[in-house]
Amino acid sequence: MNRKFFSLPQEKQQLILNAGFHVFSRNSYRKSPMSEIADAAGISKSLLFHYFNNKKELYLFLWNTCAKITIEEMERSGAYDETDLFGSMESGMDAKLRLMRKYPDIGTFAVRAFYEKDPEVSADVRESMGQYIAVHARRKLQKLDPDDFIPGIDLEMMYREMYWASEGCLWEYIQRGEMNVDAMEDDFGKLIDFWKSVYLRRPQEEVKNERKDI
Amino acid sequence: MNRKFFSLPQEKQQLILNAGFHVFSRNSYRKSPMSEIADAAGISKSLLFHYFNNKKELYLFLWNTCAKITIEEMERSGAYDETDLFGSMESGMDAKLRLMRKYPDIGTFAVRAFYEKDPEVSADVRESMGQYIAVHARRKLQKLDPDDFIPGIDLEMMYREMYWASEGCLWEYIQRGEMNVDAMEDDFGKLIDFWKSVYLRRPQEEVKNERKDI
DNA sequence: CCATCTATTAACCGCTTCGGTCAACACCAT
DNA sequence: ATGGTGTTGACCGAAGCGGTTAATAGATGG
Repeated sequence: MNRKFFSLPQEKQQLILNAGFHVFSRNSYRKSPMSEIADAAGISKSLLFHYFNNKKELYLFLWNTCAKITIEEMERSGAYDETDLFGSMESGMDAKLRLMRKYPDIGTFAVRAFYEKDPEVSADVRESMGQYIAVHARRKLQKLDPDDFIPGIDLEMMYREMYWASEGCLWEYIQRGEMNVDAMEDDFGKLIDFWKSVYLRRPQEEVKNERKDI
Repeated sequence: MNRKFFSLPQEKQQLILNAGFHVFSRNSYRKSPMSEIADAAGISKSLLFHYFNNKKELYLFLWNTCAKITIEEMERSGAYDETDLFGSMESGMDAKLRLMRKYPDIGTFAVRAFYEKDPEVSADVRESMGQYIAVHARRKLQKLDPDDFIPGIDLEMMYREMYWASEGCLWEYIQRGEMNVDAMEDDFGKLIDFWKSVYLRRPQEEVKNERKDI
């Protein structure tokens, strides 16, 4: 298997992981050549096959590693512990950005692997996805207190809207190719501030508008 | 060149265009085989080469067609003529969705072609992009009247936020693979309604909160 | 200085796939 | 029959694929 891979210095491991994430995130499984991954990692194809017996093994290893470190990072950030919506959103973003700084293509890779249809790997991906989903699902829709927000707002729609906007912002960076995490962090920060300024009930309204709109 | 292609019945032309958009939107130029496109169009590879002399010619033809029909549709929808923000947004969406119903993968194709790096085509893409951009740039940031919106809102941020959210919503559909335009239309409609309900100044505030927050 | 071990690679293998060609077939109107 | 038109399967040389292997270079240790 890949015992030899683990005895590599951490930095070299990360280089290979990122090369894999990069290539597999831009092409389908079948159209992601091992040679291209080796090149991206700056090693020979033979050496890559020395670490991983075959393409499938590398792919599934990347998938499991992706799940593992994402979960770790998420839990470490305490994104699930926060009680306030924007607070948990901020620490969630923080975790995602920290992850992305280390593994720039991990997000795109995860999405692509999720939807991969090639029968050589899709079954295994689907199977080992169980736990990954299980943890992510803990991002339960938070119990939101309607009184915190401007009166009459559709909270579920607000939630979807915010999700889509961050996804769209991310997507823009991905398409551009250059993964400038600092600029992303700045944009996300502005987004959250904007949401706060718009969706949160403004103080002077607290008493005035009470119940008037229901 | 492709004189024979144009004498095809419209419906058959569209089938081939969509096959091209589909394959080229999911793989890079080099990794999009002509055979796959022919299969997707339900014709033989030989026939595809009968219509287009080579792969590059087909690709650039798709790119130019994509630009042409997008511009046409946008102008026909009158998205640029509207004066009201949400109105122009709605008709713009309408055009986009109408286009997407006819050519489901045209949007993804356009983005991918825009960022394509293969030297065999990138130069030509970049070159013929001039006019495409020129027209799209006419989507000038509309003169918005701050009095129409809730007081104190950051209008530019609002605009970016809305753009990202629609992009993110679209992205979700794309990733899922099935391009359900009806469901998309429904989602976009809800989004716009939500924005109206949240960003537009609410009637009872018009007098009450005047200038209090600046 | 030699023997041994480990990390690393170039060269190679058999097979598939690629872009593109070509000769032939089917169909239709002369 | 004749000739034009639309369409295809079979084919070509070249390139790319996943994977193997034999050999190289360098560190270690006696």
